[in-house]
Amino acid sequence: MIYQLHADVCKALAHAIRIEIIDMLGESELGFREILEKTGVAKSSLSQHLSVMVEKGILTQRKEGLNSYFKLSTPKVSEACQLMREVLVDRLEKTQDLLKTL
Amino acid sequence: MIYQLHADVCKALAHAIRIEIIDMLGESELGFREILEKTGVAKSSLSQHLSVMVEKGILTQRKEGLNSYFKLSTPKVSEACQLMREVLVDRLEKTQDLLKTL
DNA sequence: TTATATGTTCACAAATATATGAACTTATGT
DNA sequence: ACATAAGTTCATATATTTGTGAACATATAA
Repeated sequence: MIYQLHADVCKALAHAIRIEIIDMLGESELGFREILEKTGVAKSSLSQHLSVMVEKGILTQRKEGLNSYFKLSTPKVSEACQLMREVLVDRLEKTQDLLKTL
Repeated sequence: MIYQLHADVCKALAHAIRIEIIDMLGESELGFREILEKTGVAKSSLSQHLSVMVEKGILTQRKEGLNSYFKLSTPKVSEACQLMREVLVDRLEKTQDLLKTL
């Protein structure tokens, strides 16, 4: 079912660490080691997060010798993330405004 | 932390029924009853799904007498969903292409 | 060959999210 | 006041996701 597949893509974004990774990838490709250091999570945990995103088509993976490199599969991923961030900011601003009226 | 809040917005989209609801809302506002009939889920379940989306700023809710009406809080929600759908379609097309080469 | 470094996979415990039905609140009609 | 209809909330059973460390596979170096 299309809604389930669509939701699965959303799920692949729905974790703080994965959002952080998408943010740090931006335009560039990064190696596993570099992402590992920047995020500070356990390597097995990172490997699992990355593999979820690869499976769902968020990232593409390239292996070179012992090393793995990751990048966004398309700039649409960044764009979608940016829009969701704006939805968040709009909401935070609204509650901020509400507080001011008190 | 911003990544957690951002992820929470994504989580609010990360369910097949909620994607379906966002799709059916589009431009228009719909009543609880109408969404209930179109989705066919249990009313308590629907109420909970809707409230998650309202809490995270995806939807806005308007109450009128006994009835509740919902709409997207901003067109950005649709746009983000559309982008994620495109990420999905791109991936499906790629596996499709891969199959053709066999 | 042996050792080492890099990621991945696995098993499993803990944390979260989801579905369900009953109870509840509130507005409206009689 | 009483009954009814519309949603919401609650408790809880189930399912899914996540984090952890150990085991594993593989490429490179000594």
